[in-house]
Formats: sequence, C-alpha cells, structure tokens
Amino acid sequence: MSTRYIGGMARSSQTDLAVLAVLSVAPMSGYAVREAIRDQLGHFWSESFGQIYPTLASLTADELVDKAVGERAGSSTFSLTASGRTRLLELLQTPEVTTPPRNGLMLRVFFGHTLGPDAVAALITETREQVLVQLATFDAIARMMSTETDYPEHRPYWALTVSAGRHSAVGALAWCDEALEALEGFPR
Amino acid sequence: MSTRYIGGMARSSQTDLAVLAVLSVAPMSGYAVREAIRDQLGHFWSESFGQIYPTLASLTADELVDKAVGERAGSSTFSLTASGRTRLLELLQTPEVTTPPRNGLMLRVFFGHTLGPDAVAALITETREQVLVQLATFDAIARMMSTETDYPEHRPYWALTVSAGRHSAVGALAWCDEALEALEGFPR
DNA sequence: TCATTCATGTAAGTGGTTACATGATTCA
DNA sequence: TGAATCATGTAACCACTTACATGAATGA
Repeated sequence: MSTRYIGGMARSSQTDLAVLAVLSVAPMSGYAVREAIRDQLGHFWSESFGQIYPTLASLTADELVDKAVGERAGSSTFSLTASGRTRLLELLQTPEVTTPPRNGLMLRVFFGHTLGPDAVAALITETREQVLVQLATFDAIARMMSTETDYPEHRPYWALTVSAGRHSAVGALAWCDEALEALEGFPR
Repeated sequence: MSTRYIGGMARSSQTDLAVLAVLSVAPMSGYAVREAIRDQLGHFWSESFGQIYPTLASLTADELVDKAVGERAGSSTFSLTASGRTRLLELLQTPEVTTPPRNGLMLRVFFGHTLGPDAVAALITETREQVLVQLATFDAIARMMSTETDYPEHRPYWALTVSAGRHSAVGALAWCDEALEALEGFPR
C-alpha cells in the first residue's frame, strides 16, 4: 500500500529502527513518538515530521506494530507486536549506518586563511558559547534523571548517552580554548 | 543546461562551497577535487562522486570557475575566477548548515536494555578500537604536517582541524572507558 | 599486454525535509 | 471564544548516493 516497500522488502531501516525502539518503551500516538524522538533522542538522533507517519503506516502494514484507537477522537495508539520486537532486536544488532561527515565549522577553519583569523576566531567563540549551553543542558538532564523513578531498567543506559554528550562537549570546549589562543598568534 | 538552477539562484551551496574552497588552494581537475575532498577534508567533510562533476559544470556555467583544457587528453583544469573568489568568501561567511544528528551507536546505547549489556559493551569496545586508529591517524597527520613546506599560509589552519579531531577522539576514548566500566555493574 | 590509475560524465533511485491541509481537544 | 496543543496525514521537492558507462594514460 505504501510506496516505501518493494517486493515486501523494507527500506529506510534507520527510521524503522528509531520508531520501533521508541514504541518498545511504551505504546503511544504518532505525535508522541515524534515528541519522544525530539525530546529524548534529540541530541543524537532526529526524524522529520513527514517521516514518522508513513513509517508507522508501513510498520502497521507489516504487522510489526499494532494500531489501536486512541483515547482522543481520530487518534491512534501504536504498540509493538511480537514480530515487531523481533525486528527491533534484529535492527539493533545490525551494524550502524554511518552518515558521511559534514562539519561546516571545520570546513571554515580549514579554509581559515581565506576567511581571515578574526572571522575564524569569531566562529569559534560562537561555537564555544553553544558548547557551554550544551554542557549546562547535559548537567541539567543528569540532575533530573537522578531524581526520576520511571523506567528504572532504561535509566542507566540513558545516563550513558548523556555522559557521551558531556564528554563530547568537554572535548569541544578544550579545543575551542586552544584554538582561540593559537589564533592570536596567526598572521593577520 | 543543468537542472540545479532555478531562475539563476544556486541551490546546494554546501557543495558549491566545498568545491570552490578546494579550487581556491590550487587549480585542478575534477578528479583531483574529489581526491582533495576525500584525502584532505575526509575526516569532517565528504562529497559523493556524482556530486562533484555537476557542481563543476554549474559553477562553470555561472562563471565562478574557469574550465581550461588539461594536460591529459579529455581532461580539464578548473580554477577560481574573480567572482568565484567573491562567491567563496560569501559562502564562507554564511552560517553553517547543520545536518540533523544520526548517531547509530548512541541510539543502540539508549535502547541498551533491549540489546543487553554485553552486546552494548561489544559495540563500545569496537568503537574504542576505531577511535584508537583515528587517534593514531591524527598523530601521523600532525607529524607529517610539521615537516611539510607546501602552502605555509594554510598550514596553521589545517593544524587546527587536526587538533579538533584529536580532541574529539580523546573525549570519545574517555567515554568508552568510562562506559565499559559502568556496564560491568549493569544487571544482566 | 594488461591492470591500475586518471579522468569525465549520466541515470535512477532513495531517504529525507518542508510546507501544506485539516480538525479535535483543552484550557485560559 | 479563541489560542495553544494534540493529532494525522499528503505533496512537492531536493540533495545525495550508487551504479553504470566510457575511455585515455601509465607503468609493471
């Protein structure tokens, strides 16, 4: 029924994986799936709006998720079926799909001679501020999580991803400071 | 001629930027542009094969680059024009286009309860090994660059990007170790 | 001579984003 | 009553990847 299938073979297993995974925690509406991906997975994953509903439709067609009438009129509650859980495990064990890197900041730094040292320093200063905000966010999440009692079996894993964000931010911050200092000595 | 233009307005300024930037260092063939992006920008940028030639064609049509006959039969040498250099500066000053995050490892760690602590540990161990290889690569590049005499005006900026890679790798390594230790205490 | 590298391009497909369109429910 | 939120979907578009197709030059 959906055009996302050719001869029964699913494409875009990435989105399938994310949606199945979110539904494995608790049954919810498509709208809630979107919110969960944005709010819980936001700092390392994203699915666009127009991606989630078609995916839910195709997963339903494949009987990997079950679509039941929701509490609100016109709304649905999606939940994992047994084969959906099997498929989820299959996808989780699949090697990660690596997306080609595209770091706009690094591109600009690499060609910094063309841009000039002051402009590069400005870019890095801006980045540095964003990193500080990120760091504060991660700390806030960590504090919130330590008082949370929902989903105790998931929490330690969630904490690992927050810690990863923190480590990444700390590394970025150290580089920003080092780079800004170095840039002061660059010819201009 | 190309379908990449609507009413003279360029789309995909990202690829335009990368190609113009590479050509700003030295004139070269499309093939060489591809190699430069892969070998010099590889750890923070990528352009696919089928992207570079159409981009060069559209940039030539816009007179941002000049297409001259190359040394080999059938080959061309592309070089920046004056307006190409202006356009490059314009694009470098443009805010970075941020691509939505998609970190397969983090997704798997987040849903680690479903995957199980041992499988998660295996994934992280694998990542750790890749990070070590990366770290060695960055060190090798840094050593090579310190003896290199080409493009002395670019070198300090190039060194900054290598340093960024190093900092990122060091942070990732620290997280891997911390996570692996934490995972030992997870229920199984 | 034959494999590899250098070199240029096209075509089809695909994963994904953005904007549009619609309407119910909740709550101030 | 009216704004914000919850909710579901479609359509158009687009950037990008992969695979295909071709051939010259180099060097073992």
